[in-house]
Amino acid sequence: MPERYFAERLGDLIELTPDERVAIDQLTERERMVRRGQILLREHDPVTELFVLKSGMMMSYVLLHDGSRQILRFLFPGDLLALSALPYRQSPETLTALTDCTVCPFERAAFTRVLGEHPRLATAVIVLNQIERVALTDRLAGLGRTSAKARIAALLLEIRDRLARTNRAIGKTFVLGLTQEEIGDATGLTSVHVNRMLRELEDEGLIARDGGRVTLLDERTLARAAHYADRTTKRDFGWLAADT
Amino acid sequence: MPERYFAERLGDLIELTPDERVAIDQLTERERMVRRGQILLREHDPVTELFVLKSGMMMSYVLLHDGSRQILRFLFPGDLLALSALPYRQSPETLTALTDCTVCPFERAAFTRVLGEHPRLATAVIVLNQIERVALTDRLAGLGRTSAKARIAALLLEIRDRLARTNRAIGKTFVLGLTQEEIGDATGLTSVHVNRMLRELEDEGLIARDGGRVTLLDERTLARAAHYADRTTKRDFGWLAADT
DNA sequence: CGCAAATTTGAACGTAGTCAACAAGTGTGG
DNA sequence: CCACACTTGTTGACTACGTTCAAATTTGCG
Repeated sequence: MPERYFAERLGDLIELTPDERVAIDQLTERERMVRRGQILLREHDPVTELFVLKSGMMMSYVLLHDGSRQILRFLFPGDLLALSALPYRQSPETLTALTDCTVCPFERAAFTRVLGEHPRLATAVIVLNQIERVALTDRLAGLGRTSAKARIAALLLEIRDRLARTNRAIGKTFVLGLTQEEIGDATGLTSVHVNRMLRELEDEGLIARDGGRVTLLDERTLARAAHYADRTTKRDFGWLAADT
Repeated sequence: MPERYFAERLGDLIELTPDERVAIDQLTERERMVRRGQILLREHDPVTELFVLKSGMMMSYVLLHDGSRQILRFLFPGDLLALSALPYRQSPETLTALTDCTVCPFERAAFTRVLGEHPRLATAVIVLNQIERVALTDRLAGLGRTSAKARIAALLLEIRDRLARTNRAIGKTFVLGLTQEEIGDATGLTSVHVNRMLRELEDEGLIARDGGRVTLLDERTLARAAHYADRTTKRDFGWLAADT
């Protein structure tokens, strides 16, 4: 029951009024299952629906002309899906389920109507967008300026941190839920090289692996290797709430 | 006078009412010069002010621990600056002027107040965020999955297109206004390799260079080499306005 | 004009990619 | 319940794209 989805995410930013709470609940009242491996939305498909991810893990990616894939983002409960479809006729990216998922679909017009009626929610969505934007620029800097090993270390830390946000049981050990090819498509590497780097991280005693389970043995060193910039502890929404 | 700044950018999305127009004008009534090379906002500095870029060209970048730099974005008239500072105590990125610039500074609380009073503007800002987000993910895919030459071709096309949006005089020839080191910091390459790739593009007859001026001789081939995904022609805001 | 910054080129090096073969899982149908 | 097919993971040998280091040349500016 403590799946932290959209309302809870917004609730991190501002204290929701009962009215706002109701509006969000109505918006997200419908539910839909998406099976592992299933595509929720395909690149270039027309979109008029948005979603909130309620449970499970998804990813978004684009395909380049030569068939190679770049994974843009991993998605976790509470994330808004397909927002980037707002300004475009066609989706710029594909959304796929990495595990069985539940999503809450709603019309984009319903979304903008709720934002129009509840301006504080609109501001909160803008703030959430910015958090996501910074996550994207951190990855951009990683791809542009760090080594293969650093990118993989960063990915391990990022996934663990995001899993831990919805599942307090997760500590140093977790199930990645990604193939090495997917890790490569996220980090701009080949699966072969991902394999070598994972092995090196293991040989150096920074991680342990067992099937799909990963254990972070030395987070300090791992974070340094990843050039990991911790953003979560430097957030500040107090000034937003004070605005009420 | 036809500097297309913030109000005009929003005006692309929705027909602004006189009220909305006044609110934006009041928000951006102050002006400030930023000289070429000057830093408007430094990474880790506390921020309470946002800006609209009114004239000139700026860039945002982050520095990694080893001193290397990743340029995240080039900024043109009408762009909102320092928005990413909304959720954080400290700026996650540095803003620098590439040419002499004018910016309109305002308090972030004033910004959220205007959005609260004019919900349609808030929605428009969300839509602008998404356009920027897609631009970022396109660059992410470029860094992760394309060759050095492709990234440079993409950068040339992108800068030209953005310059052309505020300056109708710009066609195939334009002043890049970037050093080769800056091109490298934007594309994740070294300045040495940037130089070689520019030379190759020139030898292949795709571009011509003369001092800081670049001419695109074969845009078709260049766009193909860049894996360039044209987003501008596929935008669709009609449904937004219809909502009024 | 003179100096510092930016560009250009060459040679050697190294990180990551490619190709290939094999092993280990994983799921499916007979 | 096992056999077979298919996906995923692992390792080695070779290749290549982009980096590093260095030095010469050009450009721009005070």
